[in-house]
Amino acid sequence: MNATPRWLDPEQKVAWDHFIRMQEKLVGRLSRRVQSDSGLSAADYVVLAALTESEGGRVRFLDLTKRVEWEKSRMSHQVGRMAKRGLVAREECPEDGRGAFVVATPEGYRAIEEAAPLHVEHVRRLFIDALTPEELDTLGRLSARVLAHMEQQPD
Amino acid sequence: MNATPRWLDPEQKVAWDHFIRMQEKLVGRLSRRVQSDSGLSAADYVVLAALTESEGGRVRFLDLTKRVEWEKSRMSHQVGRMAKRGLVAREECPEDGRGAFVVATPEGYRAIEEAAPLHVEHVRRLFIDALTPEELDTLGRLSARVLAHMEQQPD
DNA sequence: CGCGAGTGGATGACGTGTCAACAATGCTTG
DNA sequence: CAAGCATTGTTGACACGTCATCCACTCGCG
Repeated sequence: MNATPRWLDPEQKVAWDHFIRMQEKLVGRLSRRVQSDSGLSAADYVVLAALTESEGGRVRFLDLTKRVEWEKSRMSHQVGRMAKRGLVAREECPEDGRGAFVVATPEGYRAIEEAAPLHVEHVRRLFIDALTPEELDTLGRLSARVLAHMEQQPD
Repeated sequence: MNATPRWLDPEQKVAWDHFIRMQEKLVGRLSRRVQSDSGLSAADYVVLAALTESEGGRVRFLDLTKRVEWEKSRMSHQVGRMAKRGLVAREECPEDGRGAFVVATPEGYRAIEEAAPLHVEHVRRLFIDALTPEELDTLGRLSARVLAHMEQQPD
């Protein structure tokens, strides 16, 4: 169909494998942890964190999706489920008839205030503590580089 | 409930944020890409890759789960879905009445042989090309370090 | 031999993510 | 003011992952 593919050379493949496996295991463990510690899913945690970091725990729906870089449909489903459990509520927006606010309820605040310290502990234990401060800094900087690269790449 | 939490200091938080956002965006883009390029999900891809790298495209079920580090239930569901689409087949195991083999069908081979070069291209384009070879090597090495650290950590 | 423990794997329920389509409102222009 | 077009958000269908549970089979031991 097209030119012969350029496979990764061995060093590249090793680096890619390590990165992918690390990332998967880390994220997997963290989300199972936050779930069993607090009953919040990783998604719940992200949404509540974004809400409670904002004035009044109240954010316009689309702003929320941008803040966490989610698609609106994903957010809509998530907010729906969280509303059903009483963690957040939807409110109408006076100045735009289509619009909506999402608000963290007292339940929501309670839940994330309980979950956050545990979450930080696990991040520390599984990730931060694995590296020296310089290594951590390096990893952060390389991540930022990849991020920037992706942003100016189609797709 | 317990001692005051030790939050991440600013450098740590920045590094963590960059890493998490990068990883999420990268994995998200890659899996949407492989999906739209080839009709295979990321999960399909992983399973087919593991199968077709093995003698005869045939692997014992539990071996397969170990090779890709998945839980058996996840694999069972995945194999079920893939079997329904004709990408793999289940075969009984003569020497263990409980056992099962998973086999890549010709369809399965066709699918991954079509998908693989495109997948590699995207990995290259989004990730490898963002870094110099030394940086890539560093990132790989740091990932391996975190991985090793997690493995000797509870949970 | 028979019985209980462990192993290999499947299943159902449920929360999650994506895609495509839709509804409702706002905006802009003739 | 009316006709479109863009924006804001929801919905339904479906694939995916996890947890708990279950079943069939094997193996070891009395």
